[in-house]
Amino acid sequence: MSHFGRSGPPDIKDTFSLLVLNITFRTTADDLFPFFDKYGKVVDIFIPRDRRTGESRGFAFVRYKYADEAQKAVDRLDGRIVDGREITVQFAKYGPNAERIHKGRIAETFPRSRGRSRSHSPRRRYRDDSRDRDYRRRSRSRSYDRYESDRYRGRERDYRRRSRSRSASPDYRRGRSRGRYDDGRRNLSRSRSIDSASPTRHTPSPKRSLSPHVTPSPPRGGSQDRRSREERSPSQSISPRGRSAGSRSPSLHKSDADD
DNA sequence: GTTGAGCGTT
Repeated sequence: MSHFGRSGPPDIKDTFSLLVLNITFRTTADDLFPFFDKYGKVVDIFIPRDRRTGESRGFAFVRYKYADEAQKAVDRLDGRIVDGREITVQFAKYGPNAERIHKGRIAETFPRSRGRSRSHSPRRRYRDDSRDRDYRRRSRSRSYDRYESDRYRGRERDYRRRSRSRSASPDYRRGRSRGRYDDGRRNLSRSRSIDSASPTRHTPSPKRSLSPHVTPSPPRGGSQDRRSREERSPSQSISPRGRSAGSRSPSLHKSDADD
């Protein structure tokens, strides 16, 4: 998959995972490798991808062999511009080897004293609901069932946080953060919006009254019946086509145009 | 061709 060069978890015996956030959607593990490899021995790099589309989710996991190197990478790569985007590097909290890190000395010996205090308010996830529903519908594979139940516990935790995130809206931060850019872009957008904001052009056609095919005629209609038959039975389309012999609709168009 | 808070695979 999107691994560094292996299938599945390589060796989680003495590795420390780092969570890299804010990376571009096109950034791959190979792109992050040189950045992290420069500060230590990178064991593996994993980038979670979407199950449906298969695209990057915007974050990656970098596994280091030693904690000091990992910390160094966090301190050096956190906030760096990668692929035109400022990435956020921090120690992975939740994960298969989170226990090791938690009971280890990483969390205590290497506190995130970066002072960055980035987005510390988790709002919500984008998957779960849609994916969960998708899997529920096709719950014919028991293999996936096991997978689902595995992360079900994780979902419970998120569900609680989501409830209290009701007060805050993700739009608030975005609007303030992109104040400058939003201003310029919004102006442009609005200009075009106003330009094309003329849905009042209904152009009422008086011909509607004399339109024969618009009037609710009974199922025994003449022209309507013919057209319907044409679409219903393409095999018989040879009939009207032969009569047409030209290229456009004969009687119908003529009657309307001639008036 | 799109999006932008967050936590992971065989």
